[in-house]
Amino acid sequence: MVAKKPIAAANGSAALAVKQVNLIFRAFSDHTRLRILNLLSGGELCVCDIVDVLKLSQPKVSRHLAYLRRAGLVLARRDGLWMHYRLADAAKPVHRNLLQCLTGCLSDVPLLSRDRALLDQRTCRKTAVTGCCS
Amino acid sequence: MVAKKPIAAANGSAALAVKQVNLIFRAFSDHTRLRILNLLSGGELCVCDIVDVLKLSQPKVSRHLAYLRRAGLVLARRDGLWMHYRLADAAKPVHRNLLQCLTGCLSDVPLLSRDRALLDQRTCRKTAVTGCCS
DNA sequence: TGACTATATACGCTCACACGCATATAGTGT
DNA sequence: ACACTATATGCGTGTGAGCGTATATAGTCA
Repeated sequence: MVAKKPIAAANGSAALAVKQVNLIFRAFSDHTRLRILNLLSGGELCVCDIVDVLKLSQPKVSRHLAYLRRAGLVLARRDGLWMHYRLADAAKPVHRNLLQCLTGCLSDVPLLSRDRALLDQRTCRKTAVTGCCS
Repeated sequence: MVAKKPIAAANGSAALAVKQVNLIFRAFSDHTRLRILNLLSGGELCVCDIVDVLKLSQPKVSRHLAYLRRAGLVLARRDGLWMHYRLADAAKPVHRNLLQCLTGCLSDVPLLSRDRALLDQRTCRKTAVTGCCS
């Protein structure tokens, strides 16, 4: 894995380095990460939700979430046993623009639409006070 | 290199596959390709222009242009010895959105601004009828 | 304490890709 | 034909990413 190597910490303001821009684009250029970001665009989710909806292995999802976190695109919050992830606020125009893609531009990607539909159908989401997954 | 492997031909309409979306993002997630796309956002250029402005080796530029061409992001036109490249029209919202990034979102990336300034300073561009580079 | 659940990470593998260098291809002009 | 220029590509190499599997970590509950 990419372990502790910083990836490039999304430092708030300051001039945007090309490397950081590349990093954001790379985050969007992976099949799995795009699906995860797409789900998170609907709001905060815990890891098990994502695993369930996308039907992917837990380590795989967890690793991609770690990637996104280190890239500064998502934020994590612990709640007992569960880790909740949500999209980070867009600090830079590029970032903001790409987040718009998630809700707008990518609506014509069948797989992503299906993922979101599956998520909406789930009964055991954050509405259940006790936890996330069944 | 990636040789003749199709990369995924940007087929005009039809539903957008995640792979194609990834492909577009990948094109934007490389240092060199981002700089090339940035230059091309100002209009058609020949390879030697790009090599000159970016101070990169000709094979390197050529290979990245081939990548972009096979990804459907740029179009090539031969003119005698010179090959002119230009941005392809955006067929899909995602594509259109990313092209907007080139002209808008990325204006605060110093390296890219500098590249464009260097390009504008060049005397021997398409204004010279005979060719491109000195 | 120990069993259990949710999540994160280490290991080993494979593969894509970016690179430098050299060379091939295509077109021009003599 | 030849030399010359502009561009494309083949080859070998190093690096980094994504994967499955196994295991470690963190928190809960009895």
